[in-house]
Parts: sequence; structure tokens; C-alpha cells
Amino acid sequence: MARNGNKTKKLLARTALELFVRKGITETTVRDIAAAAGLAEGTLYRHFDSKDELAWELFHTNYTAFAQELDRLQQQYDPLKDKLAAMISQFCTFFDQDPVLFGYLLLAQHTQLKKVTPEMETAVTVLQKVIAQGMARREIPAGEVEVAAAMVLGLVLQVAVFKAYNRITQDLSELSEALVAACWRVLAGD
Amino acid sequence: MARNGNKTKKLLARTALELFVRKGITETTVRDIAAAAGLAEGTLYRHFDSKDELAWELFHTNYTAFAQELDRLQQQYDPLKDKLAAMISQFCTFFDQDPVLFGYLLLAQHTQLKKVTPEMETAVTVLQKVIAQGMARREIPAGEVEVAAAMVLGLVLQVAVFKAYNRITQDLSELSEALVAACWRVLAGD
DNA sequence: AATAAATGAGTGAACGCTCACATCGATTAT
DNA sequence: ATAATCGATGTGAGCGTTCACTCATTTATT
Repeated sequence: MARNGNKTKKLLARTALELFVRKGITETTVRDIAAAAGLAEGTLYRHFDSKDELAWELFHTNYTAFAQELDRLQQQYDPLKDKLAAMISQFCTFFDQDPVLFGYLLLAQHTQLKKVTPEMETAVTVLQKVIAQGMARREIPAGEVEVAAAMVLGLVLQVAVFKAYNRITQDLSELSEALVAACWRVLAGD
Repeated sequence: MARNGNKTKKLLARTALELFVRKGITETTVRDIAAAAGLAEGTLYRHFDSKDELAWELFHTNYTAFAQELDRLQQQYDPLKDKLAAMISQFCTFFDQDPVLFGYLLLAQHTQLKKVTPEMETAVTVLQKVIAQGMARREIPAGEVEVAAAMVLGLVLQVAVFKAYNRITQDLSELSEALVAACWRVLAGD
């Protein structure tokens, strides 16, 4: 067993995360990460097989954990509007607590999404499931689930992106209710 | 004067665009581009100063051209809802005509947006201008312009992203009216 | 003393870019 | 008409640098 738990591994992972977000994954070198963590280059390879594996672990761990948290939460609420409110509120909290991690998940999608197997649960699949159920129960008008999910997802996500770029000053959590209201107007249709 | 106009330059630019979208900018080598275009590596440097300049030219040319087209269009319509409909319709057409170019603008943002000066007109600034005007004229309820713009932008953009990933089968243009309706519900509020 | 953790110089491959040279079509001189 | 000349264009081996990764050695912990 490791003497100090996973302290060094966690430090490397967090340092890498921040550099990846600031400079991009490919543009961040292993030397950069080690130097920023105050460690030698070789140390990284004691904890990760490769730079690619580090980037992937950072992505898929948090990506699926977030999806599962959303799913767990969604099951505790009813009807659709309450499910949506709970999920959006959770998303806002997640973002406010760790904007850098959010930035990484967004950034890494382009590279890492290819490695995501179809049976993996993601935030998108949870959202689609919930919307499809809402349509089946006639809580919202029937329509294309994928289109509806894209609209709602984009609406929320882009506000977070603007916040990440400091185009918006409030915390996301303060906007949670406004986001739910807007999403509901989109889904409820006419 | 060039013998064959800019045929080679255009070929290189287009080839680079497609590789950039498929593999990422950093992951695409100058050798890759030249080989895919059926040319030698040195030829690229007859037409572009560097790989970076090529990536930037590809980005900013199309990025600003699209923003200016949106602005030109917006001025021809009134009130806000018609402006919005015209802009969204134009966006859908743009996407349907060249999804790869759209994919590049989306992908390159992370890297290239830092080089965009604040005085450059972008699709975002046009949208914000139009929404601010609509609020001033009381066509829609007053509120945070940035938040409203983010919501509308994300709603439309994410549907395009889903289409780019083949999660949606219809052409974007077929969804144009549904997008306008959804955006209007978001903006019109309660 | 034994073992796990950390080190950093070293390695080979890959990269962006250069440059001396070849090719071609157009222009000018004969 | 023909030849000589020229600049624009294309070529690809080669250069210097950087990168991810390795491994013999040192350091820290029990």
C-alpha cells in the first residue's frame, strides 16, 4: 500500500487538469505538469501509464460520476418539471464549485468523446430519458426527443460557458430558477 | 501574377480544414495536410507563413464573414422576432451547406478566440445587440442581455452540434421554425 | 536493512520549418 | 519565329528543437 495514500497522484491529476484547461491538452507537456506540481517528470509515470491515460481518467471519471449523480437525483423527483429543476440546480452547483473541472469536461469532449462507449451513461442520455418519459406521460407535447434534449442542454450549457468566460457576473446557482423557467417554456411548447 | 489563381492555396486551406476537424489542429501535421492535398510540404509555406497562420486565417475569415452576414440580414427585418427568424434561418442554411466549416469554427474557438480583438464583430455581439434593442423597445421583457443571448445561442448551437454528431437526422433548415419558436418562448418570458 | 517513491539525464521519434534546386508559363530579346 | 530570361510555383531531404517516455540511481519511510 502507498505510504501517503494517493496524495501525489491527486496532486498530479489536479495540476494536469488546470494546465489542460489553461493551455489545452496537447499543448501541455508532461514536463509542464511535473514542474507545476513540483515533481520530476518520471514521477508521473509511477501513477499514470501515459499522458493520454491521465487525460482519459480525468475525463471519464468525472463525466460518468456527474451523469450518475444526475440520474440518482432525477429519480427522487416528479413530475418532469421537478426532475428538470433538480438536475439544473445540481448542474449549477457543480459548476460553481469547480468551474475548472467543468471547463475540462467541455474542452476534452472533442478528443475523448470518441472513447466513450454507447452503453456508458452520460448527462445527455439521462436528459433524453427524462424528456422521453415526460412525453410519454403527456406532461409535455410529444416531439423529437433528441431535438428537445439538444435545445435544453444547449440553453443551460452556453450560459455556463459565458460564465466561464466571465461574460456573466452572477454565480450560476443564482440563475438556476431562470434556467429552469426558460427550459420549461422550451419543452412545454404551445 | 499567379498562373493558376489561388487554386493551390484554396486546396491546401480546404484540406487543412477537413483534417483539423477530423483530428484536431495540433494533432494534424503539416505533412498530413500536404500529403492529403497531394503536394509537398514546402508548398504549404509558399501560401501560408506558418501552420498557425493557416489555422487563424481559416478561423477569422469565416468567423467574421458570418457575423457580418448576420448583421446585414438583421438590419433588413423588424421587429425582433423577424430579425431572429432571419438570423436563425441563415444559420441553418450556413450549417447545412458546409457542416465541416461549422465544425471548425466551433472547434477552433478554444484556441483562436484569444486572438479575437474586442472590437471585432462576432455572431455573439450581433445577437446581443439585437436582444438589447428588443428590450429597449419593450418587444421583450427587460433582463440580463448576456444571459438571454447565451440561452438563445446555446439552444440553437447545441442542436447544430447534435446534427454534426448525427444524433439528429433532419437537415437543420427543417428545424428552423421550431428553433425560432423555442427561442421566442425563451425571450418573451412570462 | 528492505522497500516504495521520486529523480532527471538520456533516447528515439516526430514536429515545424528551411533552403537549394527543379519545373513551368509568360515575357523579352534576337 | 525562336531562344534566352525571369519570376512564380513546387519539391523533399535535412535541420534544430521538442516531446513522451525509460531506467539506473538516489532518497525517504518503516
